[in-house]
Amino acid sequence: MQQEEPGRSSDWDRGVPTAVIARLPQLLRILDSAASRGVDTLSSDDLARRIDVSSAMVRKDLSILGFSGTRGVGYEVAALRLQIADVLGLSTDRPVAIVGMGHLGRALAAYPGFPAQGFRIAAAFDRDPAIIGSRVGAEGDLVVRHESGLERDVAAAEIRMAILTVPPAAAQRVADRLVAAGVVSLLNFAAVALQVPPGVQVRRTDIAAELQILAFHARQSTAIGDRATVMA
Amino acid sequence: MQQEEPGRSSDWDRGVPTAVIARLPQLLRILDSAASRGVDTLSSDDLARRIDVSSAMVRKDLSILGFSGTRGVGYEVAALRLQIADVLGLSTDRPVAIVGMGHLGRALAAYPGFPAQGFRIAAAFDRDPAIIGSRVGAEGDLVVRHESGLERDVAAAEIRMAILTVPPAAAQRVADRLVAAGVVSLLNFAAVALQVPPGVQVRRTDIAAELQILAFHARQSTAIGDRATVMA
DNA sequence: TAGTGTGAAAGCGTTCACAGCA
DNA sequence: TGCTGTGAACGCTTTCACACTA
Repeated sequence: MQQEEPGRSSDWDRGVPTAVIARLPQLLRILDSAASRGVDTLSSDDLARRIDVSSAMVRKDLSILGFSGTRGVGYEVAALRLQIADVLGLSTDRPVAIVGMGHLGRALAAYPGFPAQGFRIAAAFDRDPAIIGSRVGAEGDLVVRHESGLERDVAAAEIRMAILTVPPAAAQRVADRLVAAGVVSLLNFAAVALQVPPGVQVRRTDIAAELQILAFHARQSTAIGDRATVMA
Repeated sequence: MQQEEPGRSSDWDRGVPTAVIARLPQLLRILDSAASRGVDTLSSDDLARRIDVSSAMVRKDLSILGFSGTRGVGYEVAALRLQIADVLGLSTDRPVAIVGMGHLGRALAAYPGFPAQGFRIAAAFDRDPAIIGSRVGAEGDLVVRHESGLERDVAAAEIRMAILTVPPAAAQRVADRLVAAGVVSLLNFAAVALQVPPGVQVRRTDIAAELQILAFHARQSTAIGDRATVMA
């Protein structure tokens, strides 16, 4: 399965390990910060220390993507930044829909960092008549629309990414409709595993689950009685 | 490294792989839902289908924890539910602090699902005088306190878990203070890697990074032109 | 000299496949 | 018969170690 597409010029298509992709946003952030401080080269070790991985891994990641540094010096901040942004598809403005304008949905709509990262909240939906028409977003310039027009609005704006902040019971139904409307990437905050057709990617962020995982650890720590666990 | 503690009666101490722990909250949720529907046994396959993993993995996870089912039948919902809740330390009420009462912090404070899962938002902090004293939380019964009293309040309430929803620049400083006050588990929403002493666990939820990872995929999909990628 | 680039080795987590039991 | 429990195989990720070079 998963044959290499042979004719793709300088392209990493789908052959890039997910683990590598998942580290790129962090590298990008460090490069942004370095660039704004006027730093123009960083070694793999500099990068590694700040995202808490090994320097070998940073070098391997970058080499997998075909990005190379200078021996004895490091990587060029400006060049690398553009290359990574390009891999992540952040060069163009990406319209994103948010469905479910509860507390969390409104908080995300108001997140001021999205525009700088190439994302634009292009549509916000809910099913509660009391909310429809209200203004949300960092600038208050986004009007909540009724869910019934979801397909039309999403397709019209050519939206391919969506954030789901609806109750768990509604999540699958909404996901189906978003996919039908052309969405291929879903960020799901509802605590259910979504079924989607091949070619559609879902990432879940389950805040309650994260707390529970941490609770396991907190339980261990207190059981042992706070003695510092010696581990690298 | 990491020697087995021999004398611990029926105890899984720290020998449980993180990956296993991370799946338990999902299993727990399914068991809760099954229990409320009156279902009293579920097979590993039933469980697996709903959290989108293989049945072998479910069986292995449960067997690692020492939980066993009945051959030919499955697992007892009620018993398994209690066992998992116990492993995760959800039997007792866990006080949690939230630092940073911006949009996201307030949204989390208002999340109504926490009490049912054994978590209680016991304190909310911010540094902005305009917010101090305002009421937040699902019931509006939580008063935002000034960050300056963080150490005292956290220690007094014996809080060991905290949620960080502060700006990235403030995250490390706040984390240091929380740890000093006795917090051992941190859920970090700021887009920086925190440095913490051994014995303290951090889990990061980086919403912008998730979107960027999805953007990579959206970029691939559109580049290929929406033809359904045939993959299992 | 300082730091990249990369095979080879190690480590984990997941899946396979099937023996064993209600 | 149906489903659990689990060693063995597999594949992905990470680390090690070192040749190489600006």
